[in-house]
Amino acid sequence: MESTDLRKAGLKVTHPRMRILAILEGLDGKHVTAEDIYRQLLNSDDDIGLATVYRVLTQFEAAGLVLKHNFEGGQAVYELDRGDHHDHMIDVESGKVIEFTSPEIERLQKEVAAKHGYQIQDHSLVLYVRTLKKK
Amino acid sequence: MESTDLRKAGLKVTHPRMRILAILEGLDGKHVTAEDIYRQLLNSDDDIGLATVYRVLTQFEAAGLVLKHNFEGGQAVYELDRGDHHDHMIDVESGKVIEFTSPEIERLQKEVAAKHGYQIQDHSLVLYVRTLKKK
DNA sequence: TTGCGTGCAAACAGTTTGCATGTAT
DNA sequence: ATACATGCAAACTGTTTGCACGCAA
Repeated sequence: MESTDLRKAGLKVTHPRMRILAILEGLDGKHVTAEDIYRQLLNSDDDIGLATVYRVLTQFEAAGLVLKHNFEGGQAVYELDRGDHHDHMIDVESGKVIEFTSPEIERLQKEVAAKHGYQIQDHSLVLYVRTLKKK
Repeated sequence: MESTDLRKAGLKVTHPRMRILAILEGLDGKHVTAEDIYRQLLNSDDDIGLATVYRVLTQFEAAGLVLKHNFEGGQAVYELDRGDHHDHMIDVESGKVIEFTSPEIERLQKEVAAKHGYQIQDHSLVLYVRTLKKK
């Protein structure tokens, strides 16, 4: 049950937080902006302010419930953190976001960092792609 | 000579553009924000507006003279494009930016994209790292 | 001389914050 | 009862734009 997730995160179980969490769970894998969520809430007649959406998303991120990405272009996007790490590929023509994983790339990243005397704390890999056509 | 680069880019050779290009060339590899450049100009008594700095950087980017990166946190950073492609590692403790290249990672990226029916147009790889300490 | 470039201030977008009120525990 | 949450509007940050003037070609 969702309210458990909230309590575990040390957050009071409030209407806005439940609704926002529900919306995030209903996305299965898609990414949304704060405003996307805000609009969805308006549509379902929930009277929740945009500021609250931002505050809740920030708390969820801090609690490890959601991931925030800063792809190109102003708006940040959010997705539920299902624990399965993945990177992103963005179709520059359609804006579609494809998730992928590559253990080999991960391994090489660690290797490169180590070569410079560092350990990786986090990383961001985004491929901007277009559909493959032979000319 | 720098004015040649500007002309080649189809840009009139003006004082602001020359000064900004000179500053970028003087960085050797460091990254700067628009405001960094603006402040440097003020220090050298150049009366160039921040808006102009942004406009010039945008033009330089379009002309392929500079690269713009959106690392975490509001500000975009710029660097001269020396043609040598590289990725970035950011020391989260010091803020230091380290450049690196990994042909293997590049190859794997292409491979992953192809597997999904795409070709890469651009990509962004940033490792957020901390210095390696055994505990 | 003429069209591109510039400075300035105002506009803008996304996000954050202060404050008075509301509510989960 | 009390500390934490919320809605609203105002503030803020980084960046862009409109406009009258200025300058490279």
